[in-house]
Amino acid sequence: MVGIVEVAQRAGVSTATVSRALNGKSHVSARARERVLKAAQELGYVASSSAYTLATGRSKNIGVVMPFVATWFFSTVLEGAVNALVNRGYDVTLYNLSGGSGHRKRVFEDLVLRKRVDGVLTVALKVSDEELKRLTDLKKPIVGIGGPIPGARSISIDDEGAGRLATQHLISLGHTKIGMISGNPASEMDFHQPYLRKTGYHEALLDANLDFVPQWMAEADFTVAGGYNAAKQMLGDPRNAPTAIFCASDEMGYGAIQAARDLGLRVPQDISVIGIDGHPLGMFYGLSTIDQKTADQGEHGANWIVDILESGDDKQLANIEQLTTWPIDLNIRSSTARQAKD
Amino acid sequence: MVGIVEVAQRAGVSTATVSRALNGKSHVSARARERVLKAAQELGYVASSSAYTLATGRSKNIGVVMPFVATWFFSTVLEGAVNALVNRGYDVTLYNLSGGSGHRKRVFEDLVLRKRVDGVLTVALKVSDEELKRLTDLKKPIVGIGGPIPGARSISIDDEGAGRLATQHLISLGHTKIGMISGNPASEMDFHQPYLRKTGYHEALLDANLDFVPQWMAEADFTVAGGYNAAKQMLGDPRNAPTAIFCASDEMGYGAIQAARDLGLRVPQDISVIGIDGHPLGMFYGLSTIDQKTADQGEHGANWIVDILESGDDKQLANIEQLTTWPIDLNIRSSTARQAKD
DNA sequence: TTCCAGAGCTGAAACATTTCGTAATGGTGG
DNA sequence: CCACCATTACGAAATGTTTCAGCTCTGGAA
Repeated sequence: MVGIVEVAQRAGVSTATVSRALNGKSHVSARARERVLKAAQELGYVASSSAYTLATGRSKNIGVVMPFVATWFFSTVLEGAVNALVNRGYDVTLYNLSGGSGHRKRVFEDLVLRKRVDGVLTVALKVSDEELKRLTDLKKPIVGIGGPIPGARSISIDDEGAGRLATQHLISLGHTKIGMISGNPASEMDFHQPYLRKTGYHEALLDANLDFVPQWMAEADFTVAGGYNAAKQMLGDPRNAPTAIFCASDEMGYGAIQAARDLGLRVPQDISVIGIDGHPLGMFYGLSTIDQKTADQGEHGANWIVDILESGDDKQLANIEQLTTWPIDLNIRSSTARQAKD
Repeated sequence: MVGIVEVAQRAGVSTATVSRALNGKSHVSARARERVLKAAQELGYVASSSAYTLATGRSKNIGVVMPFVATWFFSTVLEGAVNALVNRGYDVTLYNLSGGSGHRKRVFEDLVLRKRVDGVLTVALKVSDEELKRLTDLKKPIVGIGGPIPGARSISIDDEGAGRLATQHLISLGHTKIGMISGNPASEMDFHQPYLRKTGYHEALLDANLDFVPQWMAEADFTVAGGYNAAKQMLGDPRNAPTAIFCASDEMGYGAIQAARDLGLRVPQDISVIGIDGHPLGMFYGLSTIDQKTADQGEHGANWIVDILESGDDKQLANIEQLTTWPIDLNIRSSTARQAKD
């Protein structure tokens, strides 16, 4: 196995010089650097990451912790984060919490702590007090996406504002009978989104002097099927159906559109539907939505961590509570329109 | 920072004994073990993974390389693999290739090689000769899922058999005019699936003495929208439309169902649709499918690697070409039925 | 000419573990 | 009671880097 000493021998310098030359530090003559580079190239030398980590205390590795992986929101955030981190020379170690009970404890107690990561990115994670303590004890930068980590940096959209905006869009089209299919707090992916988006909906109704009708508020589990069932229930009663529905996720929006069609209602002539997410199928269904650009959030969170690590400013390393509100786009497609008649 | 020496001091033994006690090796008395465990517990000691790796040459870390992350197939395989690996005490480092051109080279040249991983799991990855050489040069176990890696172990469904089975299912229902929406080799996720599934379709037609009609064969990019467009084209001509369509992915199947509905055709009375995948929305759409249980494949591949690593048998470590054919389930739902009339 | 600053380079320490060779211990059979 | 063996424990080497402290050398200022 070819190590730094072989390179040093071949280049005729010491290992210290090899190290400095390869890491681009100064105090190396151009001639020596060139010979080192050549020798390393010829031998196919790549530094051992474990030795590097042991010597420097830095691993060039970021841990990403998320409750699920195989879901649109999580996989897109992950992809954004991974791409950003690779571009900056960092690896990603993925910790998924969906694999049973012991799993979660294991991740927090063993894995994250093994001095394996330089920083931690959490995604839509609600941490217990003990877990939070373990995380902050690491004394490493933490960034939470899609939900705040107490005492750490976070990135999140303004869920309340998003709920208000979606509802206002429907109001601006002349709708007065507006229902909502909210996220279900029981579905583990929650944070405060279900609550906050609902609050925004309420506020918008209030501002427009519209009454809140309990039958027009349903909860579902963020899935297409959940949205379908809730919408069918809500739209099924011909005497008392809303003319527009705001869904707290795009997938529930697809379900709602399908339910409307199955009930013989035309979208958007008879019923308007708007979602939140920016899911790629939205274009296919023509679903109006509030795009929260998840991949960008992942990318930004990842870059944020690396910026902190490479700032050279030790004060930066301390975790401070700081929330970045991620901008959202109102993306209007064909599922929302002025009412044909009322 | 608390290291092994602090634990040794507190327990009144040497670091060597601490190491053996904590790693469950023998040659430690019950009394000493107990004291070590207690001391480690009290100090909150967790071994440094980099020092462990440096000393042993093992990293307890598996690299997972995939061309995409934010796609159903990949994210489910990943989730299965990650869960299995955590259960066996392994970390997962994720290498995603979707982030631009330099990216891919970087991953193969730098990251995978840094002695950072004990094994590599590739998912639906077509590797160039040079990349293959880099991988095999690692002398570490490699398992490929969803497409064979030459000279290594692989897990894959029998794509040809799956294509045949899906088509035979339609034939058995009495259909004689059967179209196919095949995967598009240009979409990067390909392996030989597009080709193989198509071959199975041809074979089944041949066996049943049915003619192959070129207009009933379309290619799309595995997405819902792609399936929609292809199906609309295929079903749109009333003089010459098939009564059943086999789609090479469930998502294209959803598109096909939607296209049929938009054309005023009833599923399954007028048109039957079957897919391949086992996508969770299938239940919602009532899509008959061939379930390839992706999470199980990921789990199996992950366990396979760990089995090899922990077999203690050095011969096992050598990569050998070996293909495991993953079983598939024919999952019949409401989108396929005997034709109402012909 | 002398002195000094700084560049270039080196040897060795430090990082935190595992494991090898060896020593001590304790029990058992002759 | 001794020799012997198995078990237990220890000291030290080994793993492959980075980096600190220190050395030499060069060029320019005094």
